[in-house]
Amino acid sequence: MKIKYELIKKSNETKARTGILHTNHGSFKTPMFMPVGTLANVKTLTAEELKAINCGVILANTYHLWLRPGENIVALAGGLHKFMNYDGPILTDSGGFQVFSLAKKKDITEEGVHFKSHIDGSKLFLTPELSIGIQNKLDSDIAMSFDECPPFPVTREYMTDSVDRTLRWALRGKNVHDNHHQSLFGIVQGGEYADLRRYSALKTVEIGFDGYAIGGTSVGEGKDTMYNMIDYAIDYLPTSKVRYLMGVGDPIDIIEGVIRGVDMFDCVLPTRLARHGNAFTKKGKINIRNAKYKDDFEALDECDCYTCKNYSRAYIRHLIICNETLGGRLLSIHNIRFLIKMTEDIRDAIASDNLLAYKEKFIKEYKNSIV
RNA sequence: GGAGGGAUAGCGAAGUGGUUAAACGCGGCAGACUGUAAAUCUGUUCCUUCGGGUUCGAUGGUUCAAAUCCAUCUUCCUCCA
Repeated sequence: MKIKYELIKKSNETKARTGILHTNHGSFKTPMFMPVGTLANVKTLTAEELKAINCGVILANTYHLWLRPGENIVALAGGLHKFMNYDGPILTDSGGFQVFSLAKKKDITEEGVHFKSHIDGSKLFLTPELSIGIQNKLDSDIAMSFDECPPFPVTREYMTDSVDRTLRWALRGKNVHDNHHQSLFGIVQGGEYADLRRYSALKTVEIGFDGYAIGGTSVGEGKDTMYNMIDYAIDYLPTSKVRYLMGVGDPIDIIEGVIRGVDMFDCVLPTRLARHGNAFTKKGKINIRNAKYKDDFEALDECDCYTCKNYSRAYIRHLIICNETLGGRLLSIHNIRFLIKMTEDIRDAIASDNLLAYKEKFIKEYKNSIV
């Protein structure tokens, strides 16, 4: 069975909407935030802990799992869900972003991308067919098209070629996609160019996918530019399909994305910040390493997560300062829960047509407070 | 009692006449992080009214110039009695 997006309610004050995405591994409400679990694990967390956080779907990575342990091992295990002991929905990213982020020397051709392994420097060649083939074997619920994620900024000429190439790659991927219970998403590119975003959206929809992503975001373009990137494309995506903004996870960006009509987000931010000693709180992001938390025995935030119910700032600070793994774990649990809870509140706000008021209140508290 | 080796910024440790307010590491204090080559990276860490001031166990000396050379003292470590 392919996924099915069920639209529940459209906001009457913004482009936001609530919905439910039905998958073979359960349904989840949207808007939703997806924690990133690149190597078939959300760093430091177990499947049980992710469940307890109430996260609806997680993301894993094609490129990384291709290299280690290899898609055949995952297939032998019975697919990604069994391999990693996670029975909820899983989305796999195509590896397009890895070509952008870790290959300093890459050769992008019509056929695919030549680049070097980040592990041993060996020569690799990734194509749309290969990426989709790997994802078929990984057996995630949602596969992503293999796209080119250009850096920012890039000339209009380059972006024009890139958008067309990504479209051809999307079609090639769709043509070889062979997993009847895995869905496939197309990715809209086009950088900061309004007409190219529109074109990319229209053409991607023309090919036809089970859901649509907006990519090429969060590559250093700045917030306003990123919001524009959404605006330029979103109206050309069908309301009957789910929309996913790739790589975005700053709390305020999530609200701005939802207001613009986005249903799904993913980001390494909550887990990476956690391992680096930072916590999201309603009153802004805090760095738990700061000396002022030395004897602060309060919870991180007013929050229902395991961490906040059981541990103090002073204790977590101590763990982080001492480089104890538990510190990063506890902060990861909290940070993910913070974003998941945020999407729960956002859904409620959409349901009661209070999203703009929610946004105003959230931003006011988040930005203007000194914790 | 004798012989030898040390004493450098919060700690460890380079430096052995000028380019040294003094490498580097740790610790401390802050910052960054947006489809994870990130439990990583960056800045800062004697005082300052930012002009400068005071440092390398202590005191005295040699020199234009000393953490660096000399003398004495204090103190620590190792070995021999």
